[in-house]
Amino acid sequence: MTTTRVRPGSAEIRERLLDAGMDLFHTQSYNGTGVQEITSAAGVPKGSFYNHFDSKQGLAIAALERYAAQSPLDLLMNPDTPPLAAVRGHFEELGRRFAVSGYQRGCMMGNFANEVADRADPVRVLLAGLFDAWVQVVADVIAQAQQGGQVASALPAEQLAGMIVSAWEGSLTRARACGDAGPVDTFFTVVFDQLLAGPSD
Amino acid sequence: MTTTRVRPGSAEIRERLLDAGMDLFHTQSYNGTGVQEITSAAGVPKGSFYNHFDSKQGLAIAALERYAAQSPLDLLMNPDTPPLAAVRGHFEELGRRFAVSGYQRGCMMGNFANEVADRADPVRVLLAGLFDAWVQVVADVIAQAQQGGQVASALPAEQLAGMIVSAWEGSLTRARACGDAGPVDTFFTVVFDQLLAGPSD
Amino acid sequence: MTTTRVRPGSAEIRERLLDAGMDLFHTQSYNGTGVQEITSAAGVPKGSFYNHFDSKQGLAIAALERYAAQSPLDLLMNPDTPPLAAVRGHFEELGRRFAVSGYQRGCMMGNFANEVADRADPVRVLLAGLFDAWVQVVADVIAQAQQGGQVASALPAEQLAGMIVSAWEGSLTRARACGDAGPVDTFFTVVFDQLLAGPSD
Amino acid sequence: MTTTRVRPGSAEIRERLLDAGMDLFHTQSYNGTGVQEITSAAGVPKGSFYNHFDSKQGLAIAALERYAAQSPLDLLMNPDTPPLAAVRGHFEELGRRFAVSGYQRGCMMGNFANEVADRADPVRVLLAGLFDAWVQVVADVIAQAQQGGQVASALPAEQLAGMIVSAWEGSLTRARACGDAGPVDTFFTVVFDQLLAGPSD
DNA sequence: ACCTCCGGGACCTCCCGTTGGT
DNA sequence: ACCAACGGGAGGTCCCGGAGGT
Repeated sequence: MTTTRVRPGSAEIRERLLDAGMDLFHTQSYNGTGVQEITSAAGVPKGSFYNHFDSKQGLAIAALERYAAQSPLDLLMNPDTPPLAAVRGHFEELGRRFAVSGYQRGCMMGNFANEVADRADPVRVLLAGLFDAWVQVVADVIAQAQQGGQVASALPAEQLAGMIVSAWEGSLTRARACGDAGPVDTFFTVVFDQLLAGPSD
Repeated sequence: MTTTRVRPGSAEIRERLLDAGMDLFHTQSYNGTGVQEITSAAGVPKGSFYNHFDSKQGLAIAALERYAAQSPLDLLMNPDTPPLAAVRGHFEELGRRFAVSGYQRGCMMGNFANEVADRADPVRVLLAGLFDAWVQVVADVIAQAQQGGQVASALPAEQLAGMIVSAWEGSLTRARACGDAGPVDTFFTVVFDQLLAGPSD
Repeated sequence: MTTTRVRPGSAEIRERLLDAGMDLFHTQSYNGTGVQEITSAAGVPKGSFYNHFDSKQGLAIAALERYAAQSPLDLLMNPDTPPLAAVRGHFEELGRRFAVSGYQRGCMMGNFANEVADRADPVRVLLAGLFDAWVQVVADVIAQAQQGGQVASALPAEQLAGMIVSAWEGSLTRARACGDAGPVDTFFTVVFDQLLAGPSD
Repeated sequence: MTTTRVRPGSAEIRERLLDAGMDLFHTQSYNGTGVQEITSAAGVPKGSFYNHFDSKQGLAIAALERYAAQSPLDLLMNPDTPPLAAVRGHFEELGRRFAVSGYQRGCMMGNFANEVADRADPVRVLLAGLFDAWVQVVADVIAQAQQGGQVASALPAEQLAGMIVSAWEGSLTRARACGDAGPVDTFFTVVFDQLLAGPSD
């Protein structure tokens, strides 16, 4: 039986570049990572980069889109999970992903947000949309929890969600700076023991 | 007789370089800013840079130290201000500083935290200390408020402070991405209406 | 039943490439124009280029041949036109073609002559022949005028023709540099009021 | 005694780059010559190029300026030479310079004029001025000859001068294409036996 | 015949840190 | 102390021609 493996080039090289780019942008930074570094991490000749992406920025956008697509939003929207458990599950899953690298990486979206100076940059536009969408999904689940009477706070769900997403971003930033899980642990404690605490707490 | 006017070089040039560096690292990013760009923004011959700083990283450390020194911690530690008002005043002053640029800048500490890959990097070490110190000061003031019975939450003050600082960082990141004050407004609402709400609320 | 419509590829694609190449080589330059630029101007997949031409140089040769073939030599050789009128008509028609672009283009032959360094280059060989042929045709018509007694000058027709063609090339070069028709106007005045002036002038 | 030779760098490297650039732009073309090629012809490290010129275009401008400055205009303006002899001397000197390379080079000004597409390009602006100035000087000398009664033609000196400069440009272009002196010889014959012929010819 | 993808090499430009004469 | 000049190396991008499956 012959293998069904496609021609080595084609989509596979693009994939390797995307993987390498995500890894490097994530660990280092956008401006701190060169195209050459990406191609050599991907084991791809440098000249091939532009067969697959328009530019380094094009790779950044693809990386960001994939990053967002890989976010465990399914845990958040699963109808079989109680709303608060869904929120906790979502962030715990995220937390696990960052823990494995010893908090050497921050959130890729946060990384990019802090590196792109030009307001009209396509990356910035994309980021704004990704953040909004994320907050919105979190807000929906929190609203369910509020309707179910599981959350004491009467603040609008959008605000609670916005605060939580911001705090998550900042926790990762701080965890990265100090190299330990402290800020992330604090995030969970404060969010679930106070912000989203139930009526009888 | 010697004139008392300082030699134009010496300390003044260093100062101009530091100002320019702070501005550019802040607005753009560390990796996205070149030494040349800094010297020419400072109106200083490019070759002079290394008379005043060991390296670009040396400037980064100096910029970060000054940034932290300029933080309105005095508003936080003023014994004449009630503790909750002090916390609010501190962050409102920070907020004003970012608002003037239309949220084109993030917190410089957050910027650096996301750009420095190497765990042993002196910048990273410095950052960890700066964040810890900040959280500690905020925690002290919150502890006072708790002792004064102005805060309902029984969570340790360190945790509340950590959450607040994280949330502040993340709010700026998100505000930068979307270009408006929304996330920062949310920060204030949630922090003061819920996290640090008084017993009768 | 087979459709009579030509396959979109084949000769038509070659034609589009040739058109685009002529336009770009003409307006920009040979070395300043990339194969990619040509294919994308032609609306043809980039990889298809080499199905139709051996190399960029191959296209250059084809473009030059077509350029020469499109020269209004018919105006020059028309037996129904008096010789001097034929010469004037020929250059006036050329002048019109350059005027429409505001003298943004030079003579393609001149362009190539100035860009090809290697003496043995096929393009150079082709150019020498094209220039010679052109001069020869002009010389023939001038010789007729001389035989008809319409030209006072006793200089050999080949020399007058060579001078005229040279002057034409140089006029276009200068018109391009200064962006107006001045040098071309001067060409007509001097050529027809002096070089090819009649006996009684 | 110690040599007065300056530090090897400084102006000397700039000079070597300028020489190499003039040679290569002249022989090949602007677009066909790379910065790398220039630095390696000059025996200068590649990274040093931008210490001496803002850009490749900056070198082009410097090269053009020097080229124009090296033109034997002194032969044209020498008050001790009869005007027609001065014109002849000027172009003969130019002719000698091109003959030594076997007409492998065209006039550098003509080269650039045919390669620069953008009308607002600083190179184009410079070229227009250089051509105008050259024509003007030639016209002045021809006017003197006309006043001295040495030229039969009553055409304005500016027109004769423009025609001559154009014809010179074109002659070099054609000489380059065919690799021999024919077009240049023709130039001299026609210009001095007819265009600038004396009254009794 | 077609054309997607390939890829070594070169494009122009700028990087950051250093050297060495003033 | 100053700073013009230095320079190896890399920045992101594009070059031209070819390989090879459809």
